[in-house]
Amino acid sequence: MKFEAVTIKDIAKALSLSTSTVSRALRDSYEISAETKKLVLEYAREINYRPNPIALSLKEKRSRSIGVIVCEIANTFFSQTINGIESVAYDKGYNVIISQSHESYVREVIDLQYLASRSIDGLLISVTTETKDFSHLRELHERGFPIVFFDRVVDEIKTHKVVANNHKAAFEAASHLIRKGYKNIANLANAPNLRITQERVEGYRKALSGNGLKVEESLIQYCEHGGLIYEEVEEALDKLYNQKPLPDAIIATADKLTTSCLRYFAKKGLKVPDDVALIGFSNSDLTELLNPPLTVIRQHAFKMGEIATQLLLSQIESKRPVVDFETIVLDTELIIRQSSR
Amino acid sequence: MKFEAVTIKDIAKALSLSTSTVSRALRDSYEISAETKKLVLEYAREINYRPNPIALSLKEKRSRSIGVIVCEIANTFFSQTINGIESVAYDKGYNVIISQSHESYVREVIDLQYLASRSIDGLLISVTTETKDFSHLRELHERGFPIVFFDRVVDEIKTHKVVANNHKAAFEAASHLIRKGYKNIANLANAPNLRITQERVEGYRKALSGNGLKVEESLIQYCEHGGLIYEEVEEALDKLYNQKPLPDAIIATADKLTTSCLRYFAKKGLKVPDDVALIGFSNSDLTELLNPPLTVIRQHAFKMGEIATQLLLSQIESKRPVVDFETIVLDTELIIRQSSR
DNA sequence: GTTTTTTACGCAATCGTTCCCGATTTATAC
DNA sequence: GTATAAATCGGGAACGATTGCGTAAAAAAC
Repeated sequence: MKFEAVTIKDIAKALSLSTSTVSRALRDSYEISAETKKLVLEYAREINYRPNPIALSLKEKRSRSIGVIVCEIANTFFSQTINGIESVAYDKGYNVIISQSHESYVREVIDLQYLASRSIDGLLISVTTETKDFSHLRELHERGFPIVFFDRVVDEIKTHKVVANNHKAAFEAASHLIRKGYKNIANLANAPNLRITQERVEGYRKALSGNGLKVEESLIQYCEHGGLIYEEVEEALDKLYNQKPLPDAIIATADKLTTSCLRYFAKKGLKVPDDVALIGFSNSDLTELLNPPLTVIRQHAFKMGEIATQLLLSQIESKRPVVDFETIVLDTELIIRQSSR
Repeated sequence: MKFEAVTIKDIAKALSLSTSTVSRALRDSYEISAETKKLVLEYAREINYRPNPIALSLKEKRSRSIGVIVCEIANTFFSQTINGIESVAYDKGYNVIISQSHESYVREVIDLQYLASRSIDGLLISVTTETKDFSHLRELHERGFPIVFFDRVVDEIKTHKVVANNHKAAFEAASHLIRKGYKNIANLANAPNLRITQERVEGYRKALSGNGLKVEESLIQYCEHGGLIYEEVEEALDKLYNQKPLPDAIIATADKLTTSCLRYFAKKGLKVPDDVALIGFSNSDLTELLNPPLTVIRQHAFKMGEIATQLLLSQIESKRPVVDFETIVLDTELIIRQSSR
């Protein structure tokens, strides 16, 4: 069932004018007389005329829409980021097309092809944990296609990037635990290939060694799939509990890892913070209602989305090719609650 | 900065063929010789040709994209629904454009205009709590534009709808509380104008009266904004606690209301389930980690999204106008945990 | 009264693709 | 050998909107 829209031709025919005259009248051109304008405008409103954006896109070679690829919109961090993206895009008259990669490299590539073929004007992306080959992105980027990375960025592609100050975030979290007297602080980390993981682990290391604590490598456990599969987290935590020294505190460096940790503790009957303290990266507003209320590292996700979108749109609308790329670093927030006392 | 794509003309010029021949070769037409086809196909792959979907849309008068309007994608129920929508749309080669109304009627109307002007082929929508005037939707619908409602449906517009069995869900939740011995079961309800609210309240009423309990009207409190504003929920709960009989159990009939309830209890020092039992509609997977683990009514959100999208796409792709509309009702799931014992 | 300028509009090309007609060549039929 | 039928390709209109250019009529200038 087709939905027939009103076109400029219908107006032209009805008013016995040419399409060019109607077009110019609608755009308030100086070459059209006041009365003709009035006539056209009134009739256009009457029959509820809307310009066909597809025809415009074809002519202008731009669709006024941008693509976003994230792992999961159900992840609060990403849904907040998307809110930020949307708010800026909306203001500037851009459309946002969201795709989920579900932490799958294959899906990311397909999504990208799909979005590119839908003629988006630019792309915002946070890559998957599986993404180690960046040729799909590099190829587009080299052809001059505007891409802005946020959160999980790709080092080797030179373009705008927006990231959290992951090093500082992990450093502060670990320092906080150290001040509270914890000695054997474990790190439940995301996929090791991710830049954000490396930074977070580095910040953790710095805090420990800076406070005279030895960094036990066995206290750092990575999760290749970023906690998307619970079994993976369980395995990592099992390893932590099958080595010495046993952890008296854990820093979980991703949303999913944090909640999976709690699930594991519940299953094993471990009490937080008595048996083990917990600090997690999380943007969920339910963390304060958890048992116990969770100490979290909260990212300014909305702002990250806003800034990334501003950078992307400025690049899209730039007359000359952009060569001067920025990397914006946003501070995080450590919210101290019961789980780390 | 523009991104120049390869067109069919480039191929035609390079191979000294006409655009029509290239077009036909690419579409594997029988009137093109095998060798020409091979030539074109190989060259097209070589220069990485992708058909311009905008040009196609213009010709075919369809964009192969559908619009979705929900209140908040950060709401787990909606993000799960969107996952379902996406999976079906993706399979059929459709694009999904998501807009958030943020529970604002004005925003909903703007979103709708925006989406319609972006020439989407159809719309999936769950209306806001503020939406009492449906003319923006009715107008489109009457012009033959395919719309499918899900979750928060509009009665007076005859089209496909997908809803939860709200009556049964609330009935089961209330019955469960009654079996557990609770006598003064309150209902913290969503906006009273919503159909889903009415059904949920009705199910609650039926369970009470069916079990010989009197329905106290003061034990039913509505939240006009669906819990988006915490203060509103606080006010409603204050009212519940400033009347007699005091509630010994509460049924919260929306995701946001459920969590706001817990926040209120924490603030007031009320213990669940000792001071008051709680059952809430919620699709968050964090509810079992809450303090205490929450008894919830879980909707099959993913499935709801899938079905709604199937209905929409079947209508879009139907040759004749669809007149026979379906309303699909999905059962919910009562997951019993500590908060209601 | 003639020339120039201004006003107000139409024609046609353009964006990338499809598809209806022709047109030309080659193969088959008689 | 001629007529007919395939086979293979090109020309050009169309989708909806914009825009440079051309032009008629009216107004202004001389």
